[in-house]
Amino acid sequence: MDLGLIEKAANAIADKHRLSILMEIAKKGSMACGDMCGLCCLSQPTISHHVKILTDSGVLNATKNGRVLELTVNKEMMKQLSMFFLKLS
Amino acid sequence: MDLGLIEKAANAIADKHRLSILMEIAKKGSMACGDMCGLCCLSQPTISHHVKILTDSGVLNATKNGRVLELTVNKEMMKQLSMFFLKLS
DNA sequence: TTGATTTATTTAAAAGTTTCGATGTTTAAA
DNA sequence: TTTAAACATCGAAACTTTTAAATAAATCAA
Repeated sequence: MDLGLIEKAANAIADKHRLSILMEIAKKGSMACGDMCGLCCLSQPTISHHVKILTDSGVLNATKNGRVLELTVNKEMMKQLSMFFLKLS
Repeated sequence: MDLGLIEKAANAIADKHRLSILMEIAKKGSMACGDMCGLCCLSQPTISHHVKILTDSGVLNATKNGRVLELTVNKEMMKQLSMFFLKLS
């Protein structure tokens, strides 16, 4: 178990805006970056910054379709996190 | 599921010193605050500060025996975190 | 009671994060 | 080939976190 991975993922989730981005994408299955402006009341550069933290940490997967960045939950990472906390419980 | 709880717990874990405090307590079962000075290369006030974040967030349980603060992992919280990520996976 | 031990608090500096406006880049559409 | 749309980057301000020295508070032991 790589603790650096856990630390980075925890950091990505440890922010109310990023956590609500994650939850919204989990609910919808997938989401474009641009669809989040309404969600958070944050500017486009700020959302871009938060999305980068979420993708860099491995919490979200991103694929670019033309101009649009499509985001999904990285379920493999969610499994790893679930396992990590299960072992501590 | 209370997202505020998840956010605070994630924040507590999103620091390498606090994460290694958590792991050490998980390994040993329980630990006094003072036994961590060797672990982290941090000063006593800094450790006290980190331990407070871990206990306030519900990640660790604390009980005071005389002068000594005994710390254990809050397994109920670990279960909740595990469940949270399981649902996202 | 005095002295030592353990943890908490205060204060302040340094480092890091969040935010947005302005601007850049890439891609698609007209 | 312009124009528009989607996202990224830069730069700077505001805010938060991390850290340790100094000090306080509480408890134990002699």
